[in-house]
Amino acid sequence: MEEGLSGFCIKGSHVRGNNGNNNGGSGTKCGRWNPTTEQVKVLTELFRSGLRTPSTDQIQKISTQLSFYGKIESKNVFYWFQNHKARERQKRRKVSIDENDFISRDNIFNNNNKISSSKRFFEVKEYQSDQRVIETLQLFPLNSFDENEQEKLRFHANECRETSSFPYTINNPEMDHPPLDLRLSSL
Amino acid sequence: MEEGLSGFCIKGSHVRGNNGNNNGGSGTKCGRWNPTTEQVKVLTELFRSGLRTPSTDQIQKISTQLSFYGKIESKNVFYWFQNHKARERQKRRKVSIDENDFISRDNIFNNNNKISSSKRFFEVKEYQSDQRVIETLQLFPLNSFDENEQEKLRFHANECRETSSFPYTINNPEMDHPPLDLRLSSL
DNA sequence: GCAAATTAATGATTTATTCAAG
DNA sequence: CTTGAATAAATCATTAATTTGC
Repeated sequence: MEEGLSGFCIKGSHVRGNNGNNNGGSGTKCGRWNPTTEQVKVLTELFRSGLRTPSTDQIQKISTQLSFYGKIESKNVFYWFQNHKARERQKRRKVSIDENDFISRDNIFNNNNKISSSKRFFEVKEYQSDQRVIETLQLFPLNSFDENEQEKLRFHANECRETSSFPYTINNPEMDHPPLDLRLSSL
Repeated sequence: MEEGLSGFCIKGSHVRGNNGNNNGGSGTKCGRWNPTTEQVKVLTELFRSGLRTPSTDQIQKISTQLSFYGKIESKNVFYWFQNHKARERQKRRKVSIDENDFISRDNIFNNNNKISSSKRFFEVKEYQSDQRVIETLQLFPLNSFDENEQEKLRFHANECRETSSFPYTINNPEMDHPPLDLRLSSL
């Protein structure tokens, strides 16, 4: 998919002139943006101040100002924030060994008692609210459910399947679904 | 706080149903549903497949099948979808509108901080040569172009040439410290 | 000390989502 | 149902660090 790269900068010419901290030495390698320490410093500061996804205008301004420290383009600013944001998140996930993603996703369970009208069928029997238990994280490999699990799932899905005729009952606005044949592997 | 090492289910009493499959193994938190990774995976997959508001029947089937992976009730499935749907939407909104907390602090923006950058300006992809079309997108959705396009925000445009319209050695020995004001409030 | 070789960072692209408008 | 907007995740690719043999 490199078609669009037609007019592309010829590689080579690694001038590495970028010692110290400025890049504008006029060496000008066209390879890719190489931020100066000042630029990085400012960008980092902005990020720390809360900026995450700067608007076009902001990018423009930032770029313009940072250009004082050396060559830079708006796209560089855009990419910098994208990457930085993503990598910070990634880093943080790493630290927590993650797997907490789904946990946090359901923390709000208590707050949502607004299911008032949605009482549907399952009477909320003693629903011990709160009692947030931050269990230590899983200890098994993160990707433990690649195929094995899917196999397993299929296996049991089959078992359960016959008991279900799955009548599309009312209240089914978006029933463009397979009969809940939870076998993802068959999708 | 948790750690009632001596099995402590506050209310419920059901012992962690999380059978051997996983989920912390010793979870035993009876407080609330703690989905196993397999459960989350399946639910997410269903969601991704388009399911948003499962019907009662669907919920039951899902619940039944997922119970293989651990304790789960229909209400959990119901809530999961409700929450997941809401949070996805919320996330989308958040990001779209801004996602940055700085707005709340300083909304000294010129005009719009909502545009969130429409086309993000550089999407420039030019296919040179014969049949290829030069798909140059707009560079700036908004007016403003005081300075000529020194930057122009062309994507791959920056030829390898010395694009440094900025030698850095600006004739201004005194200007060691450019008057940059990159505080968010000034963007 | 110095480059070639190797590794770690991180800039730049591509891909896959989600929601919502048409 | 289809398509557009707008990312975030995943990935690719190049540059800077560093290691290593002389």
